[in-house]
Amino acid sequence: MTDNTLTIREMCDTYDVTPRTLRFYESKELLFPIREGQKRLFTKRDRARLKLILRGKRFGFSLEQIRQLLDLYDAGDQQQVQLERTYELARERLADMELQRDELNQAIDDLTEQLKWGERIITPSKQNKKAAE
Amino acid sequence: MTDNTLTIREMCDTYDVTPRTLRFYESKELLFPIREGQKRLFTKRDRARLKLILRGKRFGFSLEQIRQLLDLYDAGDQQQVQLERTYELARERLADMELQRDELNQAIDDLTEQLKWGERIITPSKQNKKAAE
DNA sequence: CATCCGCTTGACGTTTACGTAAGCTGAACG
DNA sequence: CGTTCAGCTTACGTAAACGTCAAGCGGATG
Repeated sequence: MTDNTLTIREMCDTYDVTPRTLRFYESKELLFPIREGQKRLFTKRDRARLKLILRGKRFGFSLEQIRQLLDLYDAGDQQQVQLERTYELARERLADMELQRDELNQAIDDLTEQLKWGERIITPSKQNKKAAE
Repeated sequence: MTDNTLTIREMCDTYDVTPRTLRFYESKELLFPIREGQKRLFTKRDRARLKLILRGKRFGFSLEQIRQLLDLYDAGDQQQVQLERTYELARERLADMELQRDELNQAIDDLTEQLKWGERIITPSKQNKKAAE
């Protein structure tokens, strides 16, 4: 029981995912729970990987990209070249995200302006402004 | 011919989208090209809307969300009630966007940290860090 | 023993945003 | 006139990331 592995349900509760999701990730070779008979037991490694998966998703990586990153990460003592490649990818992604954030801020400002504009139309009781075009 | 409308192909070339995409957007009521016989003619309004659509997509909005925003942008001579409803939607969208921006910022910070971390592993020429755990 | 519980493996369903192919039409070209 | 070209409609296909059954299994419980 205290052997440091978690059942699928415990995983779900801990990380707020569904069983289906965990099985799906296993089928995609993102996780490798061991089997005790039929049942899956998720090790510490699986938990670490799941955390990375979930974070990766927040970053906007696809599961396939995440798998590749995990593989590289896993091969910790591999070629520097590959590691560098990994960080290169990550930096590209980061640049993307920053760009996206800036555009998003712009859009937020735009929309905020629109809303101010709209309130001037709405609040005066029943003013019609048909002549617009 | 210089009547200020574009054919579907001209639209595609100008905005780098496929005909399928434009027809799709029309079917989703994002664009309203006029018909000359069978053919679609895209007006200035359609072009403005398309620009907004493409921008919205870069922000990560769904087409449905974009449609709602577009409705807001040109809700001209509508009823107050509907207008208020529209602005309500817009404010919800805005809240969504701000949330999204915050999450994005969080992710950016996280990833930035990760990258710092990674550089310490990469840059020292061939240092193995197997003893980490 | 019957039943329930948690878990398992298929396998089909869902959504979004189009791609792609089939078959038709009207205008234009040689 | 035949063909090409651009465009049209209809409709099935696709990828990602799971959701949602259906059916079955081993263990615990009353």
